[in-house]
Amino acid sequence: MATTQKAPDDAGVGPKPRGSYAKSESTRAAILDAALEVFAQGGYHVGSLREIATKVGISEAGLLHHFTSKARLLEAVLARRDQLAAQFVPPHPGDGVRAMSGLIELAQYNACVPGVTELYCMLSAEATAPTHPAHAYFVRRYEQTRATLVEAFSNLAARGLLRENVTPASAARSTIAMMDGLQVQWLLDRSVLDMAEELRDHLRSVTLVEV
Amino acid sequence: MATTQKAPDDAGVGPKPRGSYAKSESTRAAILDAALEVFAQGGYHVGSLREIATKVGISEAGLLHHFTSKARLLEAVLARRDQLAAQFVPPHPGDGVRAMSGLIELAQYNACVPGVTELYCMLSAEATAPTHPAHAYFVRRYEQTRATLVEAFSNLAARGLLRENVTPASAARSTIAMMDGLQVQWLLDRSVLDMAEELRDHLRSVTLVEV
DNA sequence: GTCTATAAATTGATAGAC
DNA sequence: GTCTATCAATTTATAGAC
Repeated sequence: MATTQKAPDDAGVGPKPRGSYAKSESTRAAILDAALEVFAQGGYHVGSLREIATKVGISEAGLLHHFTSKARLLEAVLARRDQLAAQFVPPHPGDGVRAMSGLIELAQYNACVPGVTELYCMLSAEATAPTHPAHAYFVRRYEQTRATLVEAFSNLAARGLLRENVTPASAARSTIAMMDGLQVQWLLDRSVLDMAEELRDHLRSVTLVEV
Repeated sequence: MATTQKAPDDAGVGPKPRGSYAKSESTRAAILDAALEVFAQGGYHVGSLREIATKVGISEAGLLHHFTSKARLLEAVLARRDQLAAQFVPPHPGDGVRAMSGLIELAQYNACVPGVTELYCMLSAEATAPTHPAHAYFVRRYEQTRATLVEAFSNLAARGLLRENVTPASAARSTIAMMDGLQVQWLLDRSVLDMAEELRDHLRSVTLVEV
């Protein structure tokens, strides 16, 4: 966050950003916020640029000045959120136990931001279609997530903390599936289950870690 | 299937259906087939009546003669598939072990009809939005499915076939979540996992049944 | 950087002839 | 039951003024 404006050919010593840069950056941020909110309810195809622009308080043309197309806007929304997710479970978790805690914290966080959770749940289903603008992104993202979790569970395996008949690969697949599936049920009826609690149960059935 | 035409005020003795009825019925079936296919790729909102009508070989107006609106058409598609799903796991499974086998068979069947699987995966995510025409349907459907599985797992519990720290309710929730989540990963990359095999693993980690 | 105006396409649905 | 013709609304995106 903060002032992340990029001053070209300026080694970061410029004390005051040129007005236009600062304005542009804050507008972009506002657009991303609104886009996330709009895409989250109804999905990518239903959410319209008009709705997003209105929410920000600018025109559609004004919006498209910052993001050249709707698909690009979606990409930006997704990329921005990935940054945040990595704070819970880093791409290369050295400590498997710590990674388990991170997963639970992520589930707890997701329950606090239903909008983001809805966005991802809906988009990962939409993006199942090969023609969807975010298809490649989600295929890659799931590969990466699986790789990250395989690393975490491998660490546990090396410490004898994986239950028998459970491999790092199978644990990674099933854990991701569980998180995704819990979201659907939770989004349809939030009183029916506690995502973090349910994930904890799953991790206990797969590992010997006290989560 | 077969000739299910309803003959009003006719106690079912009419041996031959009036031509118009038979035609209407077969057209409806063709529309439902096409609709499932179209909705399956891209979801409900992206699929258009035009595309469905073209696939059937009739005009949009002709299509809307049979289903008065797009939302009604979707309802019909969903209702028709539920009939089929009940053949794998009946609403009131007396035998819990048999229900487990039914679940695995259902997963195997799903892998054989990717179109239907895509449809449900995408729609259950879309329908998360309260404004979606199928929202109420999916809320109800998940309630019913959970109730059915609670019955099945309760039967297992009574026979001492549930692992410790597993309740019928928690097993029902986690099993549904696992099936849903596996579908997402499988649809994004079908070589990455075997849904039935993965489900089998899960059921083994929850019950003592040889599945 | 933001606007107005507009293009160009697609959508779900209706009216009325046959 | 099916068609043609048409409507009214929305959509993303562009052009060009300020």
